[in-house]
Amino acid sequence: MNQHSTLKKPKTMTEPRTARGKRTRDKILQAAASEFGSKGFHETGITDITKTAGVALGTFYTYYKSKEIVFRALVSHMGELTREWISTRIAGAPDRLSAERMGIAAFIEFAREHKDLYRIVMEAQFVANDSYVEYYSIFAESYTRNLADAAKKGEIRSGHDEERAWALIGMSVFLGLKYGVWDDTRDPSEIADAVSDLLENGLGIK
Amino acid sequence: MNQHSTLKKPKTMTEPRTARGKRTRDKILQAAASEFGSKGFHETGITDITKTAGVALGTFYTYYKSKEIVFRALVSHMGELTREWISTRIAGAPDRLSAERMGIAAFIEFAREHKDLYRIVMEAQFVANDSYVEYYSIFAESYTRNLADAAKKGEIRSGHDEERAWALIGMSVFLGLKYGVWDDTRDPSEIADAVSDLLENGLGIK
DNA sequence: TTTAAAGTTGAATGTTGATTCATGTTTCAT
DNA sequence: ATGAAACATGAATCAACATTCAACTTTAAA
Repeated sequence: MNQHSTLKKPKTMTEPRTARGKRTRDKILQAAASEFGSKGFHETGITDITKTAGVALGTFYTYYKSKEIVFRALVSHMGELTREWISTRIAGAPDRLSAERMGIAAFIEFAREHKDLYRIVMEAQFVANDSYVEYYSIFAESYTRNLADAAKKGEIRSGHDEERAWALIGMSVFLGLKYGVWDDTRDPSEIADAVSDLLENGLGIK
Repeated sequence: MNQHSTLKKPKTMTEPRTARGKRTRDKILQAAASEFGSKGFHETGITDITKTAGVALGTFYTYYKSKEIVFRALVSHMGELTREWISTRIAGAPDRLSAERMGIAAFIEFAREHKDLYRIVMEAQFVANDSYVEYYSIFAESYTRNLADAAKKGEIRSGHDEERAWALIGMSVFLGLKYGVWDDTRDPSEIADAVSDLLENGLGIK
């Protein structure tokens, strides 16, 4: 049974087919971002989302098969947002070391401006781990490539690109957490300066 | 009402008063660590814990007022474990840079040997954020102090101790996640070597 | 040995919240 | 203008648990 999809089933939950539909789905996604971001996945009820979106409870299920699925949609949506945020902000960097400094500042600013989104990504580790792994793996791959390229250009010493990429990502994530989310009294570029000195010269004397 | 504590109330939930009691509370804590560690906070039921511990459901509440409270107990218990693990492993370091290398390796090994515990700490961010903040803040404080001391001894360039501490912690945490939890095919000391070169000399040429 | 305190038990309670669905409304291609 | 497909609605369903509690057993101090 259900061999061929000529049946009226709930269909494969495709795109909205109407302007109104798109608008509604969007309101729901926005609301979900806001609710998940402020209260977290488990504290957020579907009714919280629909109330914020201004639609009825059942409408949620017209667009998303489950609570977890909106969450996943959000995470990948935010992967794009983050990448865009960072890349536009380091676009003008003259070399890799400047790019690192700008990247760190951008990360902290992102965390600060989007505390909610930042939280969603982190919580993905426990709600949709594969999305989380993907999120950072994509980052790490492109980071690794950038380091390799910079080494080829002679801007940095070469080697250990992947390990360095993960180390640098971890750095940024934690700096974003500490100086973006937990404590936003500091100037992000100050932090970036402090840390980029470490990246340029290491901890060693001279 | 309940002005003075001469009443028989459930008392203030103090220590077990009996050898048997201590044993039981311990079995419960162990079981909780194992269950929370493998399934996470929300997927774990109190019955999972008591089943694993080999006690009746109600017994749980003799020792812990709520699910969240065992979780918190676990997090702070593990703060101690982690600190001990790291500090015994960097104890013999001749200087700060070696200590950093050993610390990174130790962190990765810790993550690998205690994947469960590692997960609990991270999940604390969403279950008991204040415990999480405390966990890393304690780390950061002692790290900051160590860096300052090392600078005083002339082992590293001085300055930006706090920012550096958070950056280094983030590094370790992510390396632990990547090369400890997600991918344990690599040799931790190899990773540590790769990254400690970065710490010693930075990315810069020369 | 006695017995009050400590510990153990698991059925019962009560709430919460995700998901379903039958019915009503709106859209838009014709 | 019209009707079939899309969309919207929210009351009802249903299962999952956290927590409580009254009855029972074990411990250990005197």
